Amino acid sequence: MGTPEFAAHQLDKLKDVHEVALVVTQPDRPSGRGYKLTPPPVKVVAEKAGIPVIQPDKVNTPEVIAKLEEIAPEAIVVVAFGQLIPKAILEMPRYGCINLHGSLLPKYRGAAPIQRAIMNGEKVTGLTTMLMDEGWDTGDMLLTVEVPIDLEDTAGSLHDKLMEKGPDLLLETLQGLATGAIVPKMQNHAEATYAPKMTAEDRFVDWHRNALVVYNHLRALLPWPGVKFILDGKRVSLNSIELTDVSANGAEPGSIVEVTGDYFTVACLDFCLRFYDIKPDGSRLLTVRDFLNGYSLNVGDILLSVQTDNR
RNA sequence: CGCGGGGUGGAGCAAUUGGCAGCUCGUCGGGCUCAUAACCCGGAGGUUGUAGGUUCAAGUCCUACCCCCGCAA
Repeated sequence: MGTPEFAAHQLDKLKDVHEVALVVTQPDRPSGRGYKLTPPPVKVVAEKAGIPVIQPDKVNTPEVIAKLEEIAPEAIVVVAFGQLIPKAILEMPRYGCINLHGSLLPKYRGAAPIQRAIMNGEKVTGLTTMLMDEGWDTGDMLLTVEVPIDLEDTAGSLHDKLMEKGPDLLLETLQGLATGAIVPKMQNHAEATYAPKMTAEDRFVDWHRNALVVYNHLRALLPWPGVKFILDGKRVSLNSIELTDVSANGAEPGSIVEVTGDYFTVACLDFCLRFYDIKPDGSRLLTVRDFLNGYSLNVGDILLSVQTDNR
Protein backbone atom coordinates (compact mmCIF):
# COMPACT_ATOMS: atom_id res chain seq x y z
CA MET A 1 0.00 0.00 0.00
CA GLY A 2 1.36 3.37 -1.01
CA THR A 3 0.83 6.30 -3.31
CA PRO A 4 3.57 8.75 -4.32
CA GLU A 5 6.96 8.35 -5.94
CA PHE A 6 8.56 7.59 -2.59
CA ALA A 7 6.35 4.51 -2.27
CA ALA A 8 6.61 3.57 -5.93
CA HIS A 9 10.37 3.25 -5.61
CA GLN A 10 9.99 0.81 -2.73
CA LEU A 11 7.50 -1.28 -4.65
CA ASP A 12 9.75 -1.34 -7.67
CA LYS A 13 12.54 -2.97 -5.67
CA LEU A 14 10.39 -5.21 -3.44
CA LYS A 15 8.61 -6.80 -6.37
CA ASP A 16 11.89 -8.30 -7.57
CA VAL A 17 12.43 -10.16 -4.30
CA HIS A 18 8.99 -10.90 -2.93
CA GLU A 19 5.75 -12.01 -4.45
CA VAL A 20 3.47 -8.98 -4.46
CA ALA A 21 -0.08 -10.27 -4.82
CA LEU A 22 -1.92 -6.98 -4.69
CA VAL A 23 -1.19 -3.27 -4.67
CA VAL A 24 -3.50 -0.84 -2.91
CA THR A 25 -3.20 2.85 -3.77
CA GLN A 26 -5.27 6.01 -3.88
CA PRO A 27 -7.70 6.65 -6.76
CA ASP A 28 -6.52 8.54 -9.83
CA ARG A 29 -6.77 12.25 -9.19
CA PRO A 30 -7.16 15.24 -11.50
CA SER A 31 -3.68 16.65 -11.74
CA GLY A 32 -1.39 18.75 -13.85
CA ARG A 33 -2.31 21.14 -16.61
CA GLY A 34 -5.80 20.55 -17.84
CA TYR A 35 -6.55 18.65 -14.64
CA LYS A 36 -6.27 15.36 -16.43
CA LEU A 37 -6.99 12.29 -14.35
CA THR A 38 -3.56 11.00 -13.37
CA PRO A 39 -2.68 7.65 -11.82
CA PRO A 40 -0.49 7.72 -8.71
CA PRO A 41 3.15 6.62 -9.27
CA VAL A 42 2.60 3.39 -7.35
CA LYS A 43 -0.11 2.36 -9.76
CA VAL A 44 2.13 3.03 -12.74
CA VAL A 45 4.88 0.80 -11.35
CA ALA A 46 2.42 -1.93 -10.38
CA GLU A 47 0.77 -2.07 -13.76
CA LYS A 48 4.09 -2.17 -15.53
CA ALA A 49 4.98 -5.19 -13.40
CA GLY A 50 1.65 -6.83 -14.03
CA ILE A 51 0.56 -6.65 -10.40
CA PRO A 52 -3.18 -6.28 -9.71
CA VAL A 53 -4.14 -2.86 -8.34
CA ILE A 54 -7.14 -1.63 -6.36
CA GLN A 55 -7.80 2.06 -5.63
CA PRO A 56 -10.43 2.37 -2.92
CA ASP A 57 -11.51 5.77 -1.62
CA LYS A 58 -11.43 4.14 1.80
CA VAL A 59 -9.68 0.92 2.79
CA ASN A 60 -11.94 0.51 5.79
CA THR A 61 -14.83 -1.07 3.90
CA PRO A 62 -16.14 -4.64 3.89
CA GLU A 63 -15.28 -4.99 0.20
CA VAL A 64 -11.63 -4.08 0.61
CA ILE A 65 -11.24 -6.19 3.71
CA ALA A 66 -12.85 -9.16 1.98
CA LYS A 67 -10.54 -8.72 -0.97
CA LEU A 68 -7.50 -8.71 1.31
CA GLU A 69 -8.73 -11.77 3.19
CA GLU A 70 -9.01 -13.57 -0.09
CA ILE A 71 -5.38 -12.78 -0.82
CA ALA A 72 -4.34 -13.80 2.69
CA PRO A 73 -1.06 -11.86 2.69
CA GLU A 74 1.84 -12.92 4.87
CA ALA A 75 2.77 -9.29 5.29
CA ILE A 76 1.49 -5.90 4.17
CA VAL A 77 4.00 -3.17 3.46
CA VAL A 78 2.69 0.38 3.79
CA VAL A 79 4.64 3.39 2.52
CA ALA A 80 3.18 6.89 2.28
CA PHE A 81 -0.28 5.56 1.65
CA GLY A 82 -2.28 8.43 3.01
CA GLN A 83 -5.01 6.53 4.80
CA LEU A 84 -5.26 5.16 8.29
CA ILE A 85 -5.36 1.36 8.28
CA PRO A 86 -8.16 -0.21 10.34
CA LYS A 87 -7.54 -2.84 12.98
CA ALA A 88 -9.18 -5.56 10.88
CA ILE A 89 -6.43 -5.19 8.32
CA LEU A 90 -3.61 -4.58 10.78
CA GLU A 91 -4.27 -7.96 12.39
CA MET A 92 -4.70 -9.87 9.18
CA PRO A 93 -1.15 -10.73 8.03
CA ARG A 94 0.98 -13.19 9.95
CA TYR A 95 3.91 -10.80 10.02
CA GLY A 96 1.78 -7.71 10.45
CA CYS A 97 1.60 -4.43 8.59
CA ILE A 98 5.05 -2.99 8.14
CA ASN A 99 5.44 0.75 7.60
CA LEU A 100 8.43 2.64 6.28
CA HIS A 101 8.62 6.16 7.71
CA GLY A 102 10.94 8.99 6.70
CA SER A 103 12.34 9.88 10.09
CA LEU A 104 13.99 8.42 13.16
CA LEU A 105 10.93 7.65 15.23
CA PRO A 106 9.58 8.73 17.59
CA LYS A 107 10.75 12.05 16.18
CA TYR A 108 8.80 13.60 13.31
CA ARG A 109 5.73 11.44 13.27
CA GLY A 110 3.28 12.59 10.61
CA ALA A 111 2.93 13.74 7.05
CA ALA A 112 5.98 15.91 6.41
CA PRO A 113 8.95 14.46 8.33
CA ILE A 114 11.48 15.34 5.66
CA GLN A 115 10.54 18.98 5.31
CA ARG A 116 10.15 19.51 9.05
CA ALA A 117 13.54 17.98 9.80
CA ILE A 118 15.23 20.38 7.40
CA MET A 119 13.22 23.32 8.61
CA ASN A 120 14.41 22.63 12.15
CA GLY A 121 18.00 22.45 11.02
CA GLU A 122 18.49 18.80 11.97
CA LYS A 123 21.83 17.35 10.99
CA VAL A 124 20.69 13.75 11.02
CA THR A 125 17.46 12.04 10.15
CA GLY A 126 16.71 8.61 8.78
CA LEU A 127 14.25 5.87 8.08
CA THR A 128 12.35 3.67 10.47
CA THR A 129 10.42 0.49 9.84
CA MET A 130 7.71 -0.36 12.34
CA LEU A 131 4.83 -2.67 13.03
CA MET A 132 1.80 -0.50 12.50
CA ASP A 133 -0.86 0.01 15.11
CA GLU A 134 -3.97 2.14 15.05
CA GLY A 135 -2.22 5.47 15.56
CA TRP A 136 -0.25 7.65 13.15
CA ASP A 137 3.33 6.36 13.20
CA THR A 138 3.06 5.06 16.73
CA GLY A 139 3.78 1.34 16.22
CA ASP A 140 6.65 -0.68 17.61
CA MET A 141 9.95 -0.02 15.87
CA LEU A 142 11.78 -2.70 13.91
CA LEU A 143 14.86 -1.30 12.17
CA THR A 144 16.29 2.14 11.58
CA VAL A 145 18.95 3.65 9.38
CA GLU A 146 20.48 7.07 9.90
CA VAL A 147 20.94 9.52 7.04
CA PRO A 148 22.95 12.70 7.54
CA ILE A 149 21.46 16.00 6.38
CA ASP A 150 23.99 18.14 4.55
CA LEU A 151 23.88 21.90 4.85
CA GLU A 152 23.16 21.99 1.12
CA ASP A 153 20.30 19.51 1.24
CA THR A 154 16.82 20.62 0.29
CA ALA A 155 13.64 18.74 1.03
CA GLY A 156 13.91 17.39 -2.50
CA SER A 157 17.46 16.08 -2.26
CA LEU A 158 16.85 14.59 1.17
CA HIS A 159 13.66 12.95 -0.07
CA ASP A 160 15.68 11.26 -2.79
CA LYS A 161 18.38 10.10 -0.40
CA LEU A 162 15.84 8.56 1.96
CA MET A 163 13.94 7.02 -0.91
CA GLU A 164 17.11 5.29 -2.11
CA LYS A 165 17.80 3.83 1.32
CA GLY A 166 14.29 2.47 1.70
CA PRO A 167 14.36 -0.83 -0.18
CA ASP A 168 17.34 -2.29 1.65
CA LEU A 169 15.84 -1.46 5.02
CA LEU A 170 12.49 -2.91 4.04
CA LEU A 171 14.01 -6.11 2.68
CA GLU A 172 16.12 -6.48 5.78
CA THR A 173 13.07 -5.92 7.94
CA LEU A 174 11.00 -8.53 6.13
CA GLN A 175 13.86 -10.99 6.31
CA GLY A 176 14.36 -10.33 10.01
CA LEU A 177 10.69 -10.78 10.77
CA ALA A 178 10.57 -14.04 8.88
CA THR A 179 13.54 -15.47 10.77
CA GLY A 180 12.52 -13.96 14.08
CA ALA A 181 15.78 -12.09 14.31
CA ILE A 182 14.09 -8.74 14.96
CA VAL A 183 12.56 -7.85 18.28
CA PRO A 184 9.96 -5.09 17.94
CA LYS A 185 10.74 -2.22 20.26
CA MET A 186 8.13 0.09 21.74
CA GLN A 187 8.56 3.77 20.91
CA ASN A 188 9.35 6.16 23.70
CA HIS A 189 6.15 8.12 23.38
CA ALA A 190 7.37 10.81 25.75
CA GLU A 191 9.99 11.82 23.19
CA ALA A 192 7.63 11.92 20.24
CA THR A 193 7.43 15.00 18.06
CA TYR A 194 5.13 15.72 15.15
CA ALA A 195 5.74 16.84 11.61
CA PRO A 196 2.45 18.25 10.32
CA LYS A 197 1.75 18.69 6.65
CA MET A 198 3.13 21.89 5.14
CA THR A 199 0.50 24.63 5.06
CA ALA A 200 0.03 28.05 3.54
CA GLU A 201 1.47 29.65 6.67
CA ASP A 202 4.67 27.68 6.19
CA ARG A 203 5.24 29.58 2.96
CA PHE A 204 5.53 32.85 4.82
CA VAL A 205 9.18 33.62 5.36
CA ASP A 206 10.13 36.05 8.09
CA TRP A 207 13.40 37.74 7.20
CA HIS A 208 13.69 39.11 10.73
CA ARG A 209 15.50 35.99 11.90
CA ASN A 210 19.06 34.82 11.68
CA ALA A 211 20.27 33.78 8.24
CA LEU A 212 20.68 30.13 9.22
CA VAL A 213 17.08 29.92 10.42
CA VAL A 214 15.77 31.55 7.25
CA TYR A 215 18.00 29.31 5.17
CA ASN A 216 16.66 26.18 6.84
CA HIS A 217 13.15 27.40 6.25
CA LEU A 218 13.73 28.14 2.59
CA ARG A 219 15.41 24.85 1.73
CA ALA A 220 12.57 22.97 3.43
CA LEU A 221 10.26 24.58 0.86
CA LEU A 222 12.29 23.34 -2.12
CA PRO A 223 11.44 22.13 -4.60
CA TRP A 224 7.87 22.08 -3.38
CA PRO A 225 5.86 24.19 -2.60
CA GLY A 226 8.68 26.51 -3.61
CA VAL A 227 10.21 29.73 -2.35
CA LYS A 228 8.10 32.62 -3.56
CA PHE A 229 8.21 36.34 -2.97
CA ILE A 230 6.79 39.52 -4.38
CA LEU A 231 9.46 41.73 -5.88
CA ASP A 232 8.53 45.12 -7.23
CA GLY A 233 4.91 44.03 -7.47
CA LYS A 234 5.75 40.91 -9.44
CA ARG A 235 5.72 37.34 -8.23
CA VAL A 236 9.05 35.53 -8.36
CA SER A 237 10.33 32.14 -7.28
CA LEU A 238 13.85 31.37 -6.13
CA ASN A 239 15.51 28.03 -6.44
CA SER A 240 19.22 28.24 -5.73
CA ILE A 241 20.09 29.51 -2.28
CA GLU A 242 23.39 29.86 -0.50
CA LEU A 243 24.20 30.68 3.10
CA THR A 244 26.92 33.33 3.42
CA ASP A 245 29.00 34.84 6.19
CA VAL A 246 28.39 38.30 4.79
CA SER A 247 27.14 40.50 7.60
CA ALA A 248 23.74 42.11 7.11
CA ASN A 249 25.33 45.17 8.62
CA GLY A 250 22.06 46.60 9.80
CA ALA A 251 20.37 46.45 6.40
CA GLU A 252 16.59 46.06 6.37
CA PRO A 253 15.87 42.32 6.57
CA GLY A 254 14.45 41.13 3.25
CA SER A 255 16.14 43.87 1.26
CA ILE A 256 18.68 43.34 -1.48
CA VAL A 257 22.11 44.52 -0.41
CA GLU A 258 24.15 43.49 -3.43
CA VAL A 259 23.58 42.64 -7.10
CA THR A 260 26.22 41.18 -9.37
CA GLY A 261 25.99 39.50 -12.73
CA ASP A 262 25.78 36.07 -11.16
CA TYR A 263 23.82 36.48 -7.95
CA PHE A 264 22.11 38.85 -5.57
CA THR A 265 22.35 39.02 -1.83
CA VAL A 266 19.56 39.57 0.67
CA ALA A 267 19.86 40.61 4.31
CA CYS A 268 18.50 38.61 7.20
CA LEU A 269 18.85 39.65 10.82
CA ASP A 270 22.52 38.79 11.24
CA PHE A 271 23.99 37.56 7.97
CA CYS A 272 22.92 37.47 4.31
CA LEU A 273 21.65 34.83 1.93
CA ARG A 274 22.66 34.66 -1.70
CA PHE A 275 20.46 33.69 -4.64
CA TYR A 276 21.70 32.52 -8.02
CA ASP A 277 18.52 32.24 -10.01
CA ILE A 278 15.07 33.71 -10.16
CA LYS A 279 11.87 32.81 -11.94
CA PRO A 280 9.33 35.48 -12.81
CA ASP A 281 5.72 34.35 -12.85
CA GLY A 282 4.82 32.72 -16.16
CA SER A 283 8.41 32.39 -17.28
CA ARG A 284 10.95 29.66 -16.84
CA LEU A 285 13.71 29.65 -14.24
CA LEU A 286 16.37 32.21 -15.17
CA THR A 287 19.92 32.75 -14.04
CA VAL A 288 20.40 36.11 -12.39
CA ARG A 289 22.34 37.20 -15.47
CA ASP A 290 19.48 36.37 -17.84
CA PHE A 291 16.99 37.96 -15.50
CA LEU A 292 18.92 41.22 -15.46
CA ASN A 293 18.79 41.39 -19.26
CA GLY A 294 15.09 41.99 -19.21
CA TYR A 295 14.18 43.00 -15.67
CA SER A 296 15.73 45.20 -13.05
CA LEU A 297 17.07 44.22 -9.67
CA ASN A 298 18.30 47.02 -7.42
CA VAL A 299 19.96 47.36 -4.07
CA GLY A 300 17.24 48.29 -1.62
CA ASP A 301 14.46 46.32 -3.33
CA ILE A 302 12.48 44.24 -0.86
CA LEU A 303 11.55 40.59 -1.25
CA LEU A 304 8.09 40.57 0.24
CA SER A 305 6.90 37.27 1.62
CA VAL A 306 3.39 36.10 0.88
CA GLN A 307 1.46 34.10 3.38
CA THR A 308 -2.00 33.21 2.21
CA ASP A 309 -1.87 33.58 -1.53
CA ASN A 310 -1.47 30.07 -2.78
CA ARG A 311 0.28 30.92 -6.00
C1' C B 1 -13.93 21.52 -22.76
C1' G B 2 -11.39 23.27 -14.49
C1' C B 3 -8.71 28.40 -13.85
C1' G B 4 -4.75 31.96 -14.99
C1' G B 5 0.11 33.67 -17.35
C1' G B 6 3.36 33.30 -21.69
C1' G B 7 5.83 32.23 -26.97
C1' U B 8 9.34 38.75 -30.68
C1' G B 9 17.59 38.02 -33.59
C1' G B 10 21.68 33.06 -29.57
C1' A B 11 19.54 34.68 -24.05
C1' G B 12 16.09 37.91 -21.30
C1' C B 13 12.51 41.77 -22.15
C1' A B 14 9.90 46.42 -24.98
C1' A B 15 6.72 48.05 -28.94
C1' U B 16 0.74 53.89 -27.39
C1' U B 17 -5.45 54.28 -30.92
C1' G B 18 -3.18 48.46 -36.01
C1' G B 19 1.51 52.68 -39.04
C1' C B 20 9.61 52.19 -40.43
C1' A B 21 10.20 45.74 -35.01
C1' G B 22 13.50 48.35 -30.42
C1' C B 23 16.39 47.69 -25.44
C1' U B 24 19.91 45.00 -22.27
C1' C B 25 23.19 40.85 -22.60
C1' G B 26 25.89 37.56 -25.60
C1' U B 27 28.52 37.01 -30.30
C1' C B 28 32.10 38.86 -34.34
C1' G B 29 35.84 42.88 -35.74
C1' G B 30 38.80 47.12 -33.88
C1' G B 31 40.57 50.15 -29.70
C1' C B 32 41.53 51.13 -24.40
C1' U B 33 42.52 49.67 -19.07
C1' C B 34 45.91 49.01 -12.36
C1' A B 35 40.85 47.83 -11.91
C1' U B 36 34.83 46.64 -12.29
C1' A B 37 28.65 43.14 -13.63
C1' A B 38 34.78 46.45 -17.12
C1' C B 39 34.82 50.62 -20.83
C1' C B 40 34.77 53.10 -26.07
C1' C B 41 33.90 52.43 -31.63
C1' G B 42 31.88 49.36 -35.42
C1' G B 43 29.29 44.87 -37.55
C1' A B 44 26.40 40.44 -38.06
C1' G B 45 22.11 38.19 -36.55
C1' G B 46 14.13 38.47 -37.30
C1' U B 47 9.20 35.39 -42.43
C1' U B 48 7.38 38.15 -34.25
C1' G B 49 5.33 29.56 -32.08
C1' U B 50 2.24 27.15 -36.54
C1' A B 51 -1.85 27.52 -40.18
C1' G B 52 -5.62 30.49 -42.00
C1' G B 53 -8.69 35.16 -41.88
C1' U B 54 -9.85 40.81 -41.63
C1' U B 55 -7.11 45.36 -43.55
C1' C B 56 -4.11 50.11 -47.85
C1' A B 57 -1.25 48.27 -43.61
C1' A B 58 -1.04 42.97 -38.38
C1' G B 59 3.91 41.54 -33.21
C1' U B 60 -0.82 44.19 -32.39
C1' C B 61 -7.64 42.42 -34.37
C1' C B 62 -10.47 37.31 -35.48
C1' U B 63 -10.38 31.57 -35.85
C1' A B 64 -7.98 26.85 -35.12
C1' C B 65 -3.74 24.23 -33.52
C1' C B 66 1.31 23.36 -31.10
C1' C B 67 4.64 24.29 -27.04
C1' C B 68 6.11 26.49 -22.18
C1' C B 69 4.98 28.38 -16.89
C1' G B 70 1.72 28.46 -12.57
C1' C B 71 -2.84 26.95 -9.52
C1' A B 72 -4.21 21.31 -7.23
C1' A B 73 -1.06 16.98 -4.94
